[in-house]
Amino acid sequence: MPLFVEVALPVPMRQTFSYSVPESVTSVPAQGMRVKVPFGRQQLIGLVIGTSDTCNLAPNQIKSIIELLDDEPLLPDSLYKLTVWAARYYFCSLGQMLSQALPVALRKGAEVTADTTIFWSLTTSGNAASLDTLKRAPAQKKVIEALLKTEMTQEELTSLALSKPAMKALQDKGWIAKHERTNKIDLSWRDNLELGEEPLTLNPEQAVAVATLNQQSGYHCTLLEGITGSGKTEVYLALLESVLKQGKQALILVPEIGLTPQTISRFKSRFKVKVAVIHSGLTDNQRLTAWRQAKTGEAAIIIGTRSALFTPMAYPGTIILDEEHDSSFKQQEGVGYHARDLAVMRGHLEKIPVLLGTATPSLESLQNALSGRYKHLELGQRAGNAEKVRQGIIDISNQPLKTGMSHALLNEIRIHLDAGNQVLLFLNRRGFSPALLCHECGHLHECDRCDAFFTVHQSLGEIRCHHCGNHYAIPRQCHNCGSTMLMGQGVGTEQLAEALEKEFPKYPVVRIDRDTTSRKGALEGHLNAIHKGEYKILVGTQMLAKGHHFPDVTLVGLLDVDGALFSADFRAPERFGQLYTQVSGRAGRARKPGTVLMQTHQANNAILRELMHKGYGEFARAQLNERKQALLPPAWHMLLIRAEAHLAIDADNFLSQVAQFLPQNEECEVIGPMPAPMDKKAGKYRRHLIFQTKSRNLLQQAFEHALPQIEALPLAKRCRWSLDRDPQDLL
DNA sequence: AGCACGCCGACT
DNA sequence: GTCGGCGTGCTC
Repeated sequence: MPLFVEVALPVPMRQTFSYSVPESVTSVPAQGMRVKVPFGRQQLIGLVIGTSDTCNLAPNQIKSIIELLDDEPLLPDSLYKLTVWAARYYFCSLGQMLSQALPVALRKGAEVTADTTIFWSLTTSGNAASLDTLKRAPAQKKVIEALLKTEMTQEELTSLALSKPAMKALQDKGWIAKHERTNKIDLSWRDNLELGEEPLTLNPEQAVAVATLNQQSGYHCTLLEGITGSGKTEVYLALLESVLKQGKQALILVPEIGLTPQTISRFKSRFKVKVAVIHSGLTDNQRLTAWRQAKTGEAAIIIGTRSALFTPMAYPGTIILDEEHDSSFKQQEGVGYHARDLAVMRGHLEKIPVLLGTATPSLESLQNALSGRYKHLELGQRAGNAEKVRQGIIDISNQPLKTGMSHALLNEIRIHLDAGNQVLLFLNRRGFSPALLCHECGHLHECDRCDAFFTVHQSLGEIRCHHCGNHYAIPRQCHNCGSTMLMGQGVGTEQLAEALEKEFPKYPVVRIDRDTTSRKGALEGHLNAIHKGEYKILVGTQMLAKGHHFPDVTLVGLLDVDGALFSADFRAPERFGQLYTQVSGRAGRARKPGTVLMQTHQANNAILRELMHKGYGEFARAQLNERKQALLPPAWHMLLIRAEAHLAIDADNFLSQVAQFLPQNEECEVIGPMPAPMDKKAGKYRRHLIFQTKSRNLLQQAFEHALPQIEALPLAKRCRWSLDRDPQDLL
């Protein structure tokens, strides 16, 4: 028995803690097991990362572990290694990363019990009892009669609609009893895979892709670039079939918004295997069950969002990441890991192939595909014969606009509506107006805690800051001059929807944005109504573009292209290109020709022209070149150091000191400190420092060297700071 | 990250 | 007079 254990705890400190092993602990602690330990005035659950017989700490500084929670490591070796690697890569605490990798129930200390089912049966006295005594208790009689033939599971009893109080009464009498039984782990799918439906016939392109994928063994990463409607899912299914036939499991990662019942049912109906779906609606215990089924190999297919990446597999076969360009794969809060990058690393460690699929590859993946690090497969044909979309730019310079819409757009909307089709309009500003303007003095009402204007929400009767949530009733007088002539400046989704209702009273309008979908299930409800044709005009923000198919939409209008194009964020053009391509692919799929129109003041903008005429592929390659010129990711590697303080000078000084620990030469660049694009947020001042290097390794080495010195800075305690490796946006 | 200790403003 | 605001310090 080791005398001491080294424990990683879910705290942001980048260190581990030593504890002694008391005699009360009888099983041997080992790497990867959970322990409950005292920590300050609280108790925490951590993971053992090592054991030893010595410890350099003074005996009075050491506490004992309270409890050893597992008798075997929770994570398979490869996943443990992945987590350790990720903690190092993202410069975060090992304990935080490890706790991210576990389902919440296990973080809280739940037991990893085997899958059990509860059975009810008659006891001896229940068997002996006469049914006649239950004449006045028909509900109880029913229960007894049901159980006379055979014991039953809880579910079976519930489905017979038997009364719960009756069962309780019988249990109290000692006539019936419940007992738990461990379920046998059913691995029959590994030897005998049954299909639920016949695969579709693959077109030549799909067949080539599938054949190429099936040739691979061991680690490989493939980028599957298939335009919308080219049948990527069918390729996934064909790959799955061969993986499952080998008795191996598949992990499928999808974007947050993409985990719809339709997606899941495609996988479920093709194969007669257990599919573990890990979505946000599950309780902690349901997630644990899914996790366990994956770990034992019972679930052949595991589908989930970002965090499902850490699901263990007994028989790992492949990882498929759909819509790999989607930004929801990067975690924004806390440890900012990227599930796509970690999936590739996991493939390495598990020695299994990784497939990244998308119609619009991220520049990161495109670079890897072009350089030969990834295999590049392309699907360019649309399955079926959907016609190509009509694309157009509406130049709105010097044009009169009606609630943000030009005459040309309004006419086009009318034509499509009168033809009985649906129209989809994008505007990336929710609310009624993005600012409240005083007509007399020109004062714009600004959030007192942020560097941003208040958005007017007419229906709520309030002004609201979209950056910190701060809100007030709409003021009646200007805060600057007292005038009552206040008006909304600019157009948001709320106002747009209202204007469209007035303009086209015959056609019902629906608005889809964070305000109208915050209630659980609200988005689903709206989407169903759209599919039924209850709405003709669809108004929404970006969230309406992702992964939804609207077969009757024949016109898509993008109202604020300029805003999307000219952002402080270096990824804005890439994101716009992806959005544009996704919506273009979505217009007019049901044999109806689709039209996509963009309103802009920059009708001759090179980026827009390139996208329209050459398509995403060329556009993305040109963007990649620009990033190379500008030494931006993915050509160079980026670490963003954020600092936040009540006094701007504290954050500035701290980052200046950080900068001094970082090398600066032709392969390492330090930019800043500079104000964050949103300088003041929630009452604090925010500053950025960017560290960029030519190679990944250089960044790792240099920052690992600097980090202990940074942590030792006195100012490091006076301001809140965080690290974001491979940042997704600079806001 | 939590949690407690500690020192200054508006309330019964 | 106290309740409670969050600044600061500590956690094997």
